[in-house]
Amino acid sequence: MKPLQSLRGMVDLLPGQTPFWQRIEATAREHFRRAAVEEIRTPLLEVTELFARGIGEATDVVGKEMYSFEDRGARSCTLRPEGTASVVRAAIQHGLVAQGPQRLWYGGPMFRYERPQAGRQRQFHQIGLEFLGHGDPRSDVEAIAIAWDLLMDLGVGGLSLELNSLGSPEDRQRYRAELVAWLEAHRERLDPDSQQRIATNPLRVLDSKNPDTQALLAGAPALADALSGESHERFLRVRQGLEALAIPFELNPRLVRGLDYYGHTAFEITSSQLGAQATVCGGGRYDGLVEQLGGPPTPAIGWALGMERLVLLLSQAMEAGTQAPVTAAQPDVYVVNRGALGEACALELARCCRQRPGASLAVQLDLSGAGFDKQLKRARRSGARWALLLGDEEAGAGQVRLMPLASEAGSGDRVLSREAFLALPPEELRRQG
RNA sequence: GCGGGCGUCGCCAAGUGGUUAAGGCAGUGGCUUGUGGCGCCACCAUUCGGGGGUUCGAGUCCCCUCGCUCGCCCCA
Repeated sequence: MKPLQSLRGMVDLLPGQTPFWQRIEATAREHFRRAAVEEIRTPLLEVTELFARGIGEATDVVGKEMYSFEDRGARSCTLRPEGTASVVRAAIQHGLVAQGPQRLWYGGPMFRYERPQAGRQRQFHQIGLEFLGHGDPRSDVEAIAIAWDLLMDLGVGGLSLELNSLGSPEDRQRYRAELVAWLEAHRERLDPDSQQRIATNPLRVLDSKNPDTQALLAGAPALADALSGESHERFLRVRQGLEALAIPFELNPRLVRGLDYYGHTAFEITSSQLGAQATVCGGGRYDGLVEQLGGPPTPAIGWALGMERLVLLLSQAMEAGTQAPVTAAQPDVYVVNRGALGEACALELARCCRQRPGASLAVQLDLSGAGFDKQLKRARRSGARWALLLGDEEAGAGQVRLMPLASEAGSGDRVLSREAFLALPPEELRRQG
C-alpha cells in the first residue's frame, strides 16, 4: 500500500516549527492591540464570484490559481486565495462600513494552486491589516508603520520598503493608454511574456524580470509623470509622513501590484535574504473595492504579510543571533513514577500542580511504566528542570523525592512531604525565562 | 503550465554493475522490575520513491512515472 501523503504544496508544521509561528502571531497580536486594530475572522470558503469581482478576472490569481469547485448545491465555491475580498465582503454584509471607519486584522491560511518553491506553498498563511473608511494619507502612513514596526520588533534584518503611487483610476487609465501605445511601438524588442501582457495587464510589463526588457523600459513613459496634481500631492504627503516617522523607504516607479483593486499608494517590504520570492509584506490602497463589491463608496488601505517567508527570516535572524531563540515548550517538572500506589499519587499530584491558581507548573507525567532509570533518562531529555520521583515507597509515606536534573547524579536530592513540596514557591520550580 | 537539480530506514549518510545494502543519531528491550549526562549487548531497510527495460548479474546503466527542491510565470 502506498503511504498516504499530504497534498503537494500543503505543508505540515511540526513541533519544531510551531514555536516560530507562535512568536510571530503573538508579536503581531500585541502590535495590533497597541494600535487598536480589531480581529476579524472570515470563512475559508467563499462564492467564486467574490474573488472574480474583487481581485479581477484578468489576474493570474483568479485566472489560473484558484481552488474552485462546485458544492453539493451546485454553487461555485473557492478556497480564499487572499484575505482582503472576504474582509470587505463581511464588512459590507454586516454593516460595519456603515458604522464608521474600521481598523481590522486577520490571519490564517490562503490557497493558491501554484508550483511550490522557496517561500511559496499552495496553502500558505498571511496576517493582514485592513483600514476601511480611511482615505487620509496619514492612514497610509500608519498602516505601513504598523507593518514596519512589527517586522522590526521581530528582529528581522535586511528589509527594505519600496513605495510607489499608482494614481487614481483616471490617472491609471490615461497612463495605460500611453503605455500600451509605447509598448506596441516597441513590441518587437519585448520578451514574449511582456508581449502577452500588453493585452492582458500592460502595467505589469513594468515589473518584468527580463533584463533586456528592463533596459528598454528606461525609455518608456513613466507612471509618475501621468499622475494628476492631486495624486501627486497625495503621494507627497504619504512620503513626508514616512519621513517624519523615520521609516526608510525607496521609491520604485516599477512597483505595480498584481491585484486589480490597488490604486494610489502601493508598497512592498522585501528582503534580500529570501531567494526569488522576496516580498515579505505587500499592500496598498484600494479605494474602489468596497463599492465594487456592492458597498458604499469607501476608501481603504491594507497589507498582507506572508508567514512562511517571515518564518524563514525569523529563523535566519535567530541563527545570526539578532533575535533570541525560540524554544520548544519544555516542562518545569517531569514526574517519574512507578508502582500502583506511586502511579496513582503521581497522576493526582501532576494535576494538582497544573491547577494551583497563580502557581501552576508545566508538568510532564511519565506514562510508560518503565524502570526508574529509563524514566530518569527521559526526564533529563525532556528539558525539565526537576524530576519528581514517586514510587510506592514515597507514596506510601506521603512523600516525594525532588531531584534537580542539572546537577550531578544523586546530589541535591530532597525528600519532602507532599505538602512541603506543594508549599515550595513556584519560582523555585519553574524554568528560567 | 515551462525549465534545472535530487530521490538508499523517522533524521543524517556510505555505496559509481558482482554474491548477505556500511556507519552515526533517534527509537525499543536488556545488563540494573528503585535511581540520572556514561558504557556494554541485542533489535531496528527481504530492500534502495514506483513501474518497465538492458545484463549471467542493477541501489548503481536506459526509459516512463511519482515525489521533493530551486527557478520562470505570478504573488505574501
